[in-house]
Amino acid sequence: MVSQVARPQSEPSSSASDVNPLVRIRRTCAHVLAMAVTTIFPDTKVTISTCTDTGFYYDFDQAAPFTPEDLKRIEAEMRRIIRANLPLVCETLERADIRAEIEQLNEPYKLEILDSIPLDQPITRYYIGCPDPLPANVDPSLLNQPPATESSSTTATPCWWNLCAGPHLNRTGDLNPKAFVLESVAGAYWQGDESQAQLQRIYGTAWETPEQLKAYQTQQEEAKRRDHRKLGQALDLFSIQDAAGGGLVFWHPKGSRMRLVIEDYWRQVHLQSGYELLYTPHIANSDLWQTSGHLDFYKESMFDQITVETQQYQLRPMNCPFHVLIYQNRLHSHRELPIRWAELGTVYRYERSGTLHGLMRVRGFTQDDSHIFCLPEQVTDEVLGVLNLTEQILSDFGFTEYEVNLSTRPAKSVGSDDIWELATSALKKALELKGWPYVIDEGGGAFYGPKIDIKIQDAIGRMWQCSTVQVDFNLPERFDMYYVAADGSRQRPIMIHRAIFGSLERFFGILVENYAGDFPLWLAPVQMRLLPVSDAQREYANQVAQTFKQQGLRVEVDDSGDRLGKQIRTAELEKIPVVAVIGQREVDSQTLSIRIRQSGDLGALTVPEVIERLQVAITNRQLAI
RNA sequence: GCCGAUGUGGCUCAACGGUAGAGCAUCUGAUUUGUAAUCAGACGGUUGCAGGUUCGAAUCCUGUCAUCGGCUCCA
Repeated sequence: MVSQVARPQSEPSSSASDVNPLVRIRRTCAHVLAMAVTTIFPDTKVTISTCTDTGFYYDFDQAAPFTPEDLKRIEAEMRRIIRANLPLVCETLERADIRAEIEQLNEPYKLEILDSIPLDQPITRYYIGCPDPLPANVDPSLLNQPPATESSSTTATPCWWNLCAGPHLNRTGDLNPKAFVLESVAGAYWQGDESQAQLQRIYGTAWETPEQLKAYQTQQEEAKRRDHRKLGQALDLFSIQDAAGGGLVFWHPKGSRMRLVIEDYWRQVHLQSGYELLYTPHIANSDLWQTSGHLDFYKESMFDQITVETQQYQLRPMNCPFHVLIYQNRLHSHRELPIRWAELGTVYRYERSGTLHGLMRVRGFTQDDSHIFCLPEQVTDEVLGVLNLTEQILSDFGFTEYEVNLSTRPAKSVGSDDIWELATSALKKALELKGWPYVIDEGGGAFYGPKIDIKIQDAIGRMWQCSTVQVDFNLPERFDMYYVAADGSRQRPIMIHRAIFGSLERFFGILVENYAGDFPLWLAPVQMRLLPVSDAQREYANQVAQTFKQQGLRVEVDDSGDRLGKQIRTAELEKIPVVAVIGQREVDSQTLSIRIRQSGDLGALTVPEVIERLQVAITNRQLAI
């Protein structure tokens, strides 16, 4: 597709994102939005827009908030602008000229935008509609475009502009008026900085075709259907209670049963993988947090201290110092290293009220935390071991697609150049040995060391940050940790932090959304429910349930007295993977009529046959039975 | 914390200045049932909390707590 719009000569040849027609569509749609807003609300100051994966947003400075009704009006005006089929005209400008023009217009945001454009970049502005007079460097052939439709010819020639690198569509009519929609209004800070003015951000989504828009909306509904907060309520898994406070999670019996399965699995795998398990307190003397540095660099995330007699105590926001204390409790030889200690450690962090979000962002949560103390030459192997364990655990939960980031030394950091180089290259080497592609986040590491972050992809393609491996040069120094080397000297160990689930709460939330509440048999809180057709079969059903329970299976009997149809409906709504109907026929033949939620009727099976099938599905962590 | 929206029985929602209702769930009774809702009755709410305006407040105002959509931050 060749653009007929005048373009600055120095504009870089189209990058991948510019070739994407969706980017042009969204950028143009955002400009049409801004034009519509300034038409309806002339006092509004337009700031800056950004394309997202699904659409765009534009930030406006306006005193009165936009209402949902305003959005409808703005949308209607946008459709009018699209119908008018106005050209998008690009003009290349001299910095001084546009500066003077903006100053005269009293547009402080535009001025800041102008000043933020690097000096070696061209300044371009895009008009919607034809400016009069036409700028000298604009191709006059644009004016030969078909005239605007009659609906727009009644008003004076509409014209709007903003600074923009482009590129755009040629004409507003190239937008499909049925393939975009304004979604919501939200507060956003100018320059993304809390200390700056708060603007109103209008979000929209825009696509090439109405079908694409529909597909996107279907995906949104699917995400809504899977929302762990709704499913957590509907399936009676957990709650967050007003009476207790925000961000504090109550695990109900069914959620607890699942968590127990997850924790048991986690402990077993760790013990098999050369880890020792720890339990440590949830609170400790503030001096410890002074030594660790948390009171200096992490204070804003910590709850206030608690006075205990004459001392100050601190609820823990992290587990690390406790593991260090155990290390410090006696002398360690180089022969003991690596030491791998893991704990399901509950921590408490002060999160601002507006940031809390279901299980994904809470104030009290349990990390599957581990600290590895090792020799410098062991770092690669240890990190590789962590990556292998991470893959094993995540894939057992059904997550096999990852996105890996390696974050390197930030501007402010502790530790020598040598040690940063050693650790960073050890992380790289481990990733290469693992064969995982990764993206380097330059300067994105913690101040105390480089790190690897792993995101997992869920069933509908969303990415979630869970696992992290971090090298730490800070705590060993602060706590003056050492081991006795082969020559009898005292040497500093390397400390590696890692978590695989990240937090049990968040991971559980991700599991709920990934499976949409249809958990694989090994995780399901109730694996099978026995449904007696009438009261006469209840006692038999109880006996059968007992047999299953003795095999460690989570089986229960529906004792509601409801009719079979209702019992099945109830079990389906509770997403119980297997139900077994027990009527007189089954009692007489000593069988169960099995109905699988995912795949339908299985017919009559004997109790040992059912146990066998369930056990196989559980052992293999199969989704289907 | 900031911007906006929202808080009504266990759940999903009605009532929007004039006596707080429905369905589901729960309980009781009848029915003894064969693969997604048997029938009937009953119980259940100082409308998140605290103030205020009004003859009268779920409804209007103020504060507060929480939730939702974002910002910022993050496991």
